[in-house]
Amino acid sequence: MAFWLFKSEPITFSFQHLNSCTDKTTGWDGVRNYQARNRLRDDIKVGDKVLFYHSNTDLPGIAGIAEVVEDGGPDPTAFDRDSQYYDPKSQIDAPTWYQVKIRALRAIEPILPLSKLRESPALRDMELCQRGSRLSVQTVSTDHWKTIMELAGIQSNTKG
DNA sequence: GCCAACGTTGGC
DNA sequence: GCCAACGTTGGC
Repeated sequence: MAFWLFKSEPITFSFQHLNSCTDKTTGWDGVRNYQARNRLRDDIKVGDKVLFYHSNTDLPGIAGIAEVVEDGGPDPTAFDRDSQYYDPKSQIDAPTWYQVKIRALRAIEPILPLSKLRESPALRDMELCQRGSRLSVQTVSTDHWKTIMELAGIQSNTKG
């Protein structure tokens, strides 16, 4: 079981959007970066836990916790001519882009802001806290996860 | 709005 | 394969 951090712009898709999906579940589609793609395709597995991060907004930070409910598979939006994520290079029998499916577990309210994460010495080497950290699918160590659960006031085990 | 950091593109 | 130009990300 591993931990991850997924970024999303809340104006596009917030944790509250995820919570209102059927079964609180959605395909994490639209990722168009090869390093992130590799993680979705190869590394992220059912049962892994995800920090849902709001980026490019007034108060960037961690807005909720989700779990992976389906391993990596083809991203259907890449095949959809009407989607903004359509990519004609991606073939059904040789997909370029992948998604996993996640389900919301619980919101973090109020949001745990990036500024608070930066104040924590234990999180200094977290990927999110590095300069120029733009990857939308990031790794989270067990220690960083525990620290974040404490900062969020959540009982620290893996139940969410 | 600014701008640093990073990824992608494309000429050569 | 190099690398300059360009586009995007995303905090501030």
